[in-house]
Amino acid sequence: MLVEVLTTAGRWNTEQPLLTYRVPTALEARLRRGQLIAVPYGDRLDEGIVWRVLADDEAAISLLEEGIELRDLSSILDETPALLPHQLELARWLSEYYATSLAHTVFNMLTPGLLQRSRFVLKLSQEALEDAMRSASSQDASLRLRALLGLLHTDGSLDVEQLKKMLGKTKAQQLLKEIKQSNLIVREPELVEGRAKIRLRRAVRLLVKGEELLIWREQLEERLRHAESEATAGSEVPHSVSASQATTKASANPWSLGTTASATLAPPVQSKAGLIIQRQLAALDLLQQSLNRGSPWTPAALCRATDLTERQLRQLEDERIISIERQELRRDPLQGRALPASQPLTLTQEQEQALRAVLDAVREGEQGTTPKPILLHGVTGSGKTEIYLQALAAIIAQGKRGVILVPEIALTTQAVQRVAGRFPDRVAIIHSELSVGERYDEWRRIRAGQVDVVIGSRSALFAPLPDLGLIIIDEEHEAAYKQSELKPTYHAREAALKLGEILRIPVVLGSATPAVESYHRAERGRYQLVELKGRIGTTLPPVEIVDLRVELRAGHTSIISRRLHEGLTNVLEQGQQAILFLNRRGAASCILCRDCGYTALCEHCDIPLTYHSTERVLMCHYCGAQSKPLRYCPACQSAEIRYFGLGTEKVQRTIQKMFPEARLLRWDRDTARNRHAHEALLDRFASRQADILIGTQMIAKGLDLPGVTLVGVVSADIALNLPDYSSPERAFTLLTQVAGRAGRGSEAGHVIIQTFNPEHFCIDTASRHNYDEFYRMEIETRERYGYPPFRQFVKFTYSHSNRHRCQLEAMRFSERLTHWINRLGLVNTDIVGPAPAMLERVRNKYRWQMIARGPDLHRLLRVVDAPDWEIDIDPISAL
DNA sequence: AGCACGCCGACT
DNA sequence: GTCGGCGTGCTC
Repeated sequence: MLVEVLTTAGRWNTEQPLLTYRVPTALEARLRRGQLIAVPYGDRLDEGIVWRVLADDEAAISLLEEGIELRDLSSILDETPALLPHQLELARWLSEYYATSLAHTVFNMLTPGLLQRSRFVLKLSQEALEDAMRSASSQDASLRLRALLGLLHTDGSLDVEQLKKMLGKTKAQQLLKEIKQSNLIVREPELVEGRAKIRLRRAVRLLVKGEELLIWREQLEERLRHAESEATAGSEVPHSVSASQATTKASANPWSLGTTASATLAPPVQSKAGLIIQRQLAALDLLQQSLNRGSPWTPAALCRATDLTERQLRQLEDERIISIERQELRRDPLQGRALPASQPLTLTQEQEQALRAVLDAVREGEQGTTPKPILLHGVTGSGKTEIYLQALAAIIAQGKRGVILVPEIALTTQAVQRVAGRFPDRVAIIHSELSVGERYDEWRRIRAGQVDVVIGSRSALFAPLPDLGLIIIDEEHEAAYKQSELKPTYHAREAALKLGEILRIPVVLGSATPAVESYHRAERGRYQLVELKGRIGTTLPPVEIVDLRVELRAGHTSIISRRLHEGLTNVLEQGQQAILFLNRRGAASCILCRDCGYTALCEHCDIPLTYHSTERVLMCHYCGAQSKPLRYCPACQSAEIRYFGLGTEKVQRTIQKMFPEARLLRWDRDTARNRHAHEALLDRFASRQADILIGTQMIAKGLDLPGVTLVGVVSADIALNLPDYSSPERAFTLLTQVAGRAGRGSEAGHVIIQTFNPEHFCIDTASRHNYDEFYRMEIETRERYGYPPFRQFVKFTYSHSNRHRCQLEAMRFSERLTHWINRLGLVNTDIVGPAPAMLERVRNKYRWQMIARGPDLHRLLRVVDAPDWEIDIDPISAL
């Protein structure tokens, strides 16, 4: 039997991704696809994943003809596959679509820290051992001693890294060369465990239960009485101090002796032996109670709680009533979190219909047809989550399991708690802010089938959940679903759709503001469109637009307009809450006329120009075209044209000055660095310890804060004027989502948007909560300019420490691309750029990029040979 | 990636 | 002369 393997070292070898090994007969029966195995690779041991098991030896023959002799795989590292068959199939697609090697793709689908590290150790050779054995029986005392020393060291092995550290690189290398020639020491390859480890701790376990335990108790109580009578008979005077200590300890303990009648009714103990027995009985009580209360007792904690010494506790172990053993400790990301049980709510008619559509699709899949993905377009607050939960409950009842993907930020909030509360103990959470250990424990629970629902960020899609029956992507328009830093640069939505196709299960895409691309697909019939038009319990808040040009003309230069000031005053007077939102994404500052709202756009791309203060030029970060900075507004000749940038700190200072008594909370990347900080901020605001929350787009997503009656958008202009084709979509989404935060409670809410561009169609449509109209206008622009979804984009980025070499390579590469495009005869396909990247210098490296655009670029990608270039397929931004 | 091998500059 | 830099090639 043969096996095709992807190896970690072979990750970089794109030409020969799969290596073939022979399977030793002893392992044949145990071998499965997706298992992690150890294989010999060159002179070392490497980790691999089983891609395919080949029954016939035809492949072996053809490899032999090429002069390649097959080697045996070394061992199976983990019996349970790390990836399920459908995930391997997904990996194949990901690798092809996102132009990433198969091995790279597969290994990046595994939970972090799982992979083992390959290294070398030095050990005594077999020859040296045999020699030592011979000498051990020698007459010569010193020889025997040497033999003994040698044997003592057989277990200890020295790893080569350590040797290098101890001796320095060159000395070590020299020594290793000598070792190679010596026949006493051998250099052996081995694998060491990755960072993801099972956490063990000592735990006390009750070995007897029920009846048997009662019998033991009686025996101990009998012994206690016996000890007491002995003590009285011998007139032993007990240490009164220790006796009283025991009683205080026992009564201070929440699960004190009081639970069993015998202990409560027992008279104060007189003898020392009796005292110990009484404490042992208390220990048994605590252990029994912990049986139904989750976390087990460690010996140390139990001793502390009962005043026993470990020696005295071990007496119970000797009697085989308890055992002290190393137990697996689960690291639970939700530990200590209040998870209020959430009951299914009664659905509205709209919700009922949506749920039915999902379940019909499930049934369709069961009958062998691939169900259409469902685009669930529901306004903010229309109850999408409840539909997800009930759909999940329905498939769980059929013995299946489901995944809900949420954008990164939502993981710190209420959504997770709601899901976890609905399916207690049957939910796993996966996202990047968990520790490697927490993630590993969740991953293993998932793999073992201990959960029904996985909720997490995009990578949760790769959790090996058996019997997957439904995939839900909440807020499907979110950019967080696109991976761009690491290969493969996949979009979780696309990956989920593929998985749905492979497994014939429905994929539900939910959003109040679907991605333009998604809505387009729904229109063309690729998705089934399901709409929820009504909010539950409340209505959508009215949106008021404040024209900042008018404010300026009236002499009000503050960043807080009179209307917003008025609104905030009201909120504070009424003891309600407000959110002030400011978009500050990127360092980009756009050029804006403060009189007429004119923004400078690139004449080739219709994308806002960015001002570069160092070179004093306006530049298009899309095509690279440069122009002179403007001194007067081309539209109204005003000199009030300047670049525009604004921060949350500035807003905070201004508001504090306006309302000295108001309690402010700032929420952005500077004040909330990790998930605990996020939660703490949210808790503070939700519990009304602050009146006004000031933040960036982080606060726009999915928060359900009933106390908020006013949402102010300090400036919509930065969002509108990001120099990217997708900025209208992002602006619309953002404004709609932010507005959706208002008026979710009993008080009516309203929204104030400040802008220099009140006529902009994004602001206009968002203020009327009119997705449809926004979509019509945006899709037309996309079509006119050939932006996605009408053409595919691929971004190529090159980085180099030398700016000129970087630019030069970019130019040369763009010529090569153009050449390939022509040779392949690709129609309607071209290259935009090269241009410096949005952040031209990152970690002392210059970055240049270009965009290839065309109806389908995969033919191009197949011929592109650019190992030094980052290739991002369907980039989330053209910047 | 890791680790060989291999071919040129700055020091004991 | 040796030490040590990192360019190139290989791994079923």
